[in-house]
Amino acid sequence: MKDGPDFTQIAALIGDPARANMLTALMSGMALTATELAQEAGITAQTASGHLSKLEAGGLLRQRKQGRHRYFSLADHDVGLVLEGLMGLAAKNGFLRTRTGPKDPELRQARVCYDHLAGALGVQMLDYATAQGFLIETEDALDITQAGTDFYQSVGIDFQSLKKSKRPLCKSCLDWSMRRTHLAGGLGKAVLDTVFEKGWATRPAGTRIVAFTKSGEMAFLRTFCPET
Amino acid sequence: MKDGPDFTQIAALIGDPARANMLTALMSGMALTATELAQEAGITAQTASGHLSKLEAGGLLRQRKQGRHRYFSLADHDVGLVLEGLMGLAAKNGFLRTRTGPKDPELRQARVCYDHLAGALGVQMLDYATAQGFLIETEDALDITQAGTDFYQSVGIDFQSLKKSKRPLCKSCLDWSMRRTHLAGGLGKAVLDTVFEKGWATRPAGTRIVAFTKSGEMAFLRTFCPET
DNA sequence: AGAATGCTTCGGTTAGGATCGAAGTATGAA
DNA sequence: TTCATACTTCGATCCTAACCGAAGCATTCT
Repeated sequence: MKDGPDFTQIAALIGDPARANMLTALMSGMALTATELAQEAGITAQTASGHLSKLEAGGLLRQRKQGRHRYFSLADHDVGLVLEGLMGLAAKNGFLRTRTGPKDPELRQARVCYDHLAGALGVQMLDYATAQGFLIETEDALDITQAGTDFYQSVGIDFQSLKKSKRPLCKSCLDWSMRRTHLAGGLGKAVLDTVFEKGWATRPAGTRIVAFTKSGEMAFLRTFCPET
Repeated sequence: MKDGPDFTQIAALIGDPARANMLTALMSGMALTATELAQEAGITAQTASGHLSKLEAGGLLRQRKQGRHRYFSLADHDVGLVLEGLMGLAAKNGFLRTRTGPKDPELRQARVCYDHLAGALGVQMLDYATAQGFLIETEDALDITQAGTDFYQSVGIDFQSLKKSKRPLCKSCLDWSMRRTHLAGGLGKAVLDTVFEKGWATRPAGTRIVAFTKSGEMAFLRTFCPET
């Protein structure tokens, strides 16, 4: 390993296109598997494996084994902040910033994040749940209380099948556009499934938008954030 | 040029040891010549020249021609902030942070920055001067007013010889430890010269400390910040 | 003017590391 | 068990970019 100021090595990690693509993908806050990240970066799994080891050794990523998958996510919020800072510098110097297309507002409002609901509605739901004491957010975990279990069961979530899966029930997921967390994990997926089953929203092909109908959004809020 | 997220290129610029050494040297806020930066990075002038072009093209550095010298400094405060962020990440992950020796407090109080006074006393002096309307700080320049000229002449600064030099009379210099600016340029040098001539301070060999005596510090403040 | 200094451009060398193919381990599914 | 999937390790290739020597401008000093 070359010597030099310590932060150089961090910057060098970010400075490789393949690794930067991975980090960008993870900025959404969702945990991704090694294979997914490889696709995201346009490289083979072997190469990705090497990159991911380096990123983890450099303290930029956290890894969680889950069955035969390895889920990666940004190590902490500070990593995201530094990446944002770099993006800010890049934006200043004539590099085109991520252009805000016309569908951006919809993406901000509600979108699919892996398999759960992100965007303003997702954040609002988690805010409500923590305020009510249904969920408790700690440093790097999200736990459900008895009251929470009762509540979600009462609105039709099937905890029996959720518990069979080895997937964590609750996980918090950092929402980049809002810099806030929303609900992920098995419960997060179950909620999004409900949204589609009830016909509250549709999913336009080719996008990550969750297009709520007017009445669907009302029903969603009445169900998952009743006292708001 | 490789493609990839725009910020990748910025990170790659920082991720080279030689360039990182240059940036580290510039974190002190002082403008350095290409040759000085080459020495700082331990490379030849030719190589340094190439690096500096890239850093400037990437928007990380600003360049100012001055006679046959080329002075480089960080492009703006945001660059410094991003570098600090990277250093913070590095520090978290077991990399040793810049050790704070016992002489650190003295360095913070008053030190030589190239040829002028930096540290708390330097910052305080510029604060006073701008508050009194002696100096006017703009985006990337520092101008002296008539009142300022009168004031500094009244305390014994010789403007005749200063004007003969082609060196800019006033320059603001970013102070890293304080994230504030202090006075550089010909006037800044003249002030520091005065400090040593009057015997207000000595300069311990091998360090950048400006060691004021108790009475010297009083005299300095009485002279350059009389109403504080 | 000539000499010296500061910096840049050009050309050729070299080393680091990103990449992939092939083969090896681990976990889950049938 | 056998097969499939997810990921890692090993080995070899190849390409980028850092680097320096030499030579060429530009500025300043004498």
